[in-house]
Amino acid sequence: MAGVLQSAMSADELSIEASDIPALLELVRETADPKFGDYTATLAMPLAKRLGAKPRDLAERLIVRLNADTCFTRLFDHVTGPVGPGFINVRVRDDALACGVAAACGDPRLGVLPVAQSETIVLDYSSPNVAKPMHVGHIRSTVIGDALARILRFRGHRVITDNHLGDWGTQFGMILWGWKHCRDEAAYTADPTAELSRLYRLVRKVADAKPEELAADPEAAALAEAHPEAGREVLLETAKLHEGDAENRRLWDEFMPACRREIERIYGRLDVTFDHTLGESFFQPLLAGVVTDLTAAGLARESRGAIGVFLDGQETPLLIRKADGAFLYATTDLATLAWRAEHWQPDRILYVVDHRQSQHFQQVFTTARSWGCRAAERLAAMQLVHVAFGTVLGEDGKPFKTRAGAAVGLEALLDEGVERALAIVGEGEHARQGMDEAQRQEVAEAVGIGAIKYADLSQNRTTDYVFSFDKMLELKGNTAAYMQYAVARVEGIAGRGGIDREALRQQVAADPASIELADPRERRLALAALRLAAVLEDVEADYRPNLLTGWLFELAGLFSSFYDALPVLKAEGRQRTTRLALCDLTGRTLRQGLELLGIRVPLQM
RNA sequence: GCGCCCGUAGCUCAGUCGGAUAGAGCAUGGGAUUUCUAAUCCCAGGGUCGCUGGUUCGAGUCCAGCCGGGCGUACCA
Repeated sequence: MAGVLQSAMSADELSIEASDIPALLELVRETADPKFGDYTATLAMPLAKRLGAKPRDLAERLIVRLNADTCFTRLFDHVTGPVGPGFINVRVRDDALACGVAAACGDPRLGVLPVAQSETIVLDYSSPNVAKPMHVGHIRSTVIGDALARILRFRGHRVITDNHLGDWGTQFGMILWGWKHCRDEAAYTADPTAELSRLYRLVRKVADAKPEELAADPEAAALAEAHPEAGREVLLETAKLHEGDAENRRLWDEFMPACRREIERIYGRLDVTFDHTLGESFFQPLLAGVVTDLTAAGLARESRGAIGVFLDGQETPLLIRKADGAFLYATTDLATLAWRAEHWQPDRILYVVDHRQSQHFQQVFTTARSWGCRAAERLAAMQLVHVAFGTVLGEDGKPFKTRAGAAVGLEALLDEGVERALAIVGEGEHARQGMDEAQRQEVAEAVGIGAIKYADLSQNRTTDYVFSFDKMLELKGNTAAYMQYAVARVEGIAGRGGIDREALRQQVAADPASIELADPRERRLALAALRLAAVLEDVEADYRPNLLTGWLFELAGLFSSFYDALPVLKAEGRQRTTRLALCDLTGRTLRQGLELLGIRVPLQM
């Protein structure tokens, strides 16, 4: 709808200004206050300045043209005149809005057209370290990345998701060292990943040898005393693995399946899937070639025993080989980048990674672009984006830890969320819904895990935020539960009224005149429901899912007010049809929006 | 030192490219259920947008300086 307004404006604009119409059209937006109409254009002011005219006069001239344009008048009410310094406020015609509602009702995609230019987009997110249990720090990348993948796909792009597992780094050296020095066979047999993560946590302390940590952990302290060279030995184990040492390789082969089953289990609960899980180990055979290539190209050179890429304007080099011969994650990232360019030929690669790595990616991207590898041409044309997000902080403003100092396990968080939801599902009002145990459990999973995801997605991804268990598991206010509840109410109406929703959609789509938006609450709801396409476009432009959550919350809020004030099933004639259509459209739209965020939507709550 | 990011209500945060009276949620106080799910709705209080200056019809938003905080900064990822 906004799009049509824009084309109307642009047709007019052409006679006044030539080239920079797109920028001017950006100055059309929704109004801040409904009393100013539905949309407002602020382009008269800057344009007038450039032309040396009075803003209000220019706005007046534009308005005359708009009112004379049939394309415009078919969709918008007659514009009376400029407001204030030169605002042009327009209001969508009620019959045009009704047509929009009817069209969306009859469309499985809710009126969202696929993008004109579909692109191949590789999305790199989650990427946990298999040696460590997943914790709250992994939520953001996983949840944001998954939501972006779903949204870009829905928009019509070819999306390839790849979970770049950390399965080849120093952490594995720690596990190997721990396995050889202090393993608990029985514990390993009973629960392999639990034992491996115990070893990881223990050996990390031993290797780091920080006095305050050792003081708090007698076992680690004893080991550190017995093995003063532990730190060096861990690196040696890592190096041996990389060099193809038979025993370390055998252990790695043995540990990996269990590690991967463990993370798959968590992804299962989160409804997160990947097209590929090519971990760091997959690219390991290519690493030596990266170093040779970059050195031969003159980009990388030896320095202090290591090999690094020295870039203009960068204080420090991007190291791609350590003095001891081992490769670093920059090496893997470069190899991965080139491999993806060659095999998937993407138009874009998005990395959903903590903002603390922005410098790293900047260096990797710059290096990749000037690298004359086989995929050089592709690489040069590719858009490489670090979709950075803020750190999750504790109340002390430092990266989040529990009181005991350990990272909060992801699974424990999920369990807690489901438990809290379960307590509410069982309360008063809901008993009458007659849900059985299995249904209650299902609703609790959707609500509890939805709350956790939503807490992350609704936050502007670029800023750090203070982790609050209570806030994240909140089930009222601006949370997933609020939207889920609104959908459940729609389902309730449809069920209680015995509504054939498919028939309703067809009827409305075939006869838009059956929609009459008489009440302002109906009108506002309709206007909001039709914004899905525009919102998704904005989400893609800046990779910001919080724009979607913000709009969903607004839509659900408008629906709740509508629901509270206006009876649906008891209405009659066109009024009933209109309200039923609005319920159906809102319910479907909210459901679609939540699903694009990876949040489940139960039929009842 | 250098680079990047942040500072908005008691708390947690939105605020698009500079637009009209700076918004939500939580918390606090008041009200609403013979009527489709009260996980709801309606109303109220609450602000030096870190500070100072600049740009202009208009600045939370852009520019400069300052104060405060975070992160990164050579062989972890």
